[in-house]
Amino acid sequence: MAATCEISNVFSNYFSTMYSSEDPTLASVPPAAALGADDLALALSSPQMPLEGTEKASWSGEQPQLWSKAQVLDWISYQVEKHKYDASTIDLSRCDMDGAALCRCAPEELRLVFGPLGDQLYSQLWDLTSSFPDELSWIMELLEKDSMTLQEPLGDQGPFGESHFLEKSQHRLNLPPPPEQGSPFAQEMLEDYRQASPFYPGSFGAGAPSPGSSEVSTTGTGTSQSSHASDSGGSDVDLDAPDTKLFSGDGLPDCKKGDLKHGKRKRGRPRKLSKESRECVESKKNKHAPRGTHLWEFIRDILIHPELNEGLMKWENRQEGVFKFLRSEAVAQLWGQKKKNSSMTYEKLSRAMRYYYKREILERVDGRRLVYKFGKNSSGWKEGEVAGRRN
DNA sequence: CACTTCTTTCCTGCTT
DNA sequence: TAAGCAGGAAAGAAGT
Repeated sequence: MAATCEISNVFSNYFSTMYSSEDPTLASVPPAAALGADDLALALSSPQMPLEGTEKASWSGEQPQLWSKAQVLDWISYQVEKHKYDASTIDLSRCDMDGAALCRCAPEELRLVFGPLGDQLYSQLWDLTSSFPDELSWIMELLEKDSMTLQEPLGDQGPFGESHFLEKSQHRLNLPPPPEQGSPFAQEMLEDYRQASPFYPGSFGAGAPSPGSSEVSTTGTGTSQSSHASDSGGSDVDLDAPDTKLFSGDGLPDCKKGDLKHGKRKRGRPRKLSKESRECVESKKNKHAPRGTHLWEFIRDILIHPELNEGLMKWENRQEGVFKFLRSEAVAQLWGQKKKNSSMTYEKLSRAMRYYYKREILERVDGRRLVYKFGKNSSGWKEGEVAGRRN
């Protein structure tokens, strides 16, 4: 049970932070043009000061790991200017890297390229990466690495005591943290999570759905928790509450189960929000939020961390990729949280799973309830592959 | 903007 | 009888 709560919290945290609001103004920043190596010197010699005034840098608001070369350059330029560093001492030929490459740099490497500025860069980079939630796999990997600390009693702080969470963030560069304290962004993430997660202690009252119970809210109940789980895409968590509340009156044009004036409801997915509402919401969000993991990847990621998913799913035959849902509704709820859909149920999730048969991502396992098998078009679940992914 | 992909939602009928 | 499965149909959301 404890382990089950933990995994739920882990996922909740991930899901909540993954979609945590980002500064919408960032989206308006024009993408940095692709720069060639020849442009490096120019860029460094005439750096912009992106954080002045209302202007935002091309790199701000994006995960450092996802920065393009140009964004990396922008960021370096900014740091050079900020620290009044003599750019002429920088080995420009070694600045030609994207965010992922930058993040892989050890402090020594940065020092080698940027001299004394390297430490500053490393520190700043760490702060930036700490502020962004990443993919499930990342969290899961970290959790696995830190499984010893995860197995500690939850205590009063919950599964992610703040310091613990921040410690995990520090691993993102596979490097030790800089001497300073944790990122303030991470603190915000934690706050978001606290307010948002139904699994976070205290977030919900006595009626909070326990991941250990099957008392999960579904479409039909219509009496979901504190937030109005208004629609298929309604915000189960409260991250978007200020937005959705704006439209709680008449902004939800479509019907749900209870809205059957003439007997049967129309087929298909109900409309989420009116166009106006959606535009209003989108104006507050990133225009192109990443699509994120697919359902089968989500399932796979739970499965490949057996020590963490205890109670949710289990392998029936790891070699053949056969697995079973142990607490189907809890998994569905987690999936729903990831998709910000409080009305997700196992029934719906399983429909999506069945579509994978056609694409051979899953294979049928006849005669066994809640049992599925990975197909030839799935990947990343075999022991060899998992080991590879972790190295 | 049309198209595609990946779901999401609902449904009917069947099986366990 | 309930829960789960199978798969059609239609639609939403986001990417191309």
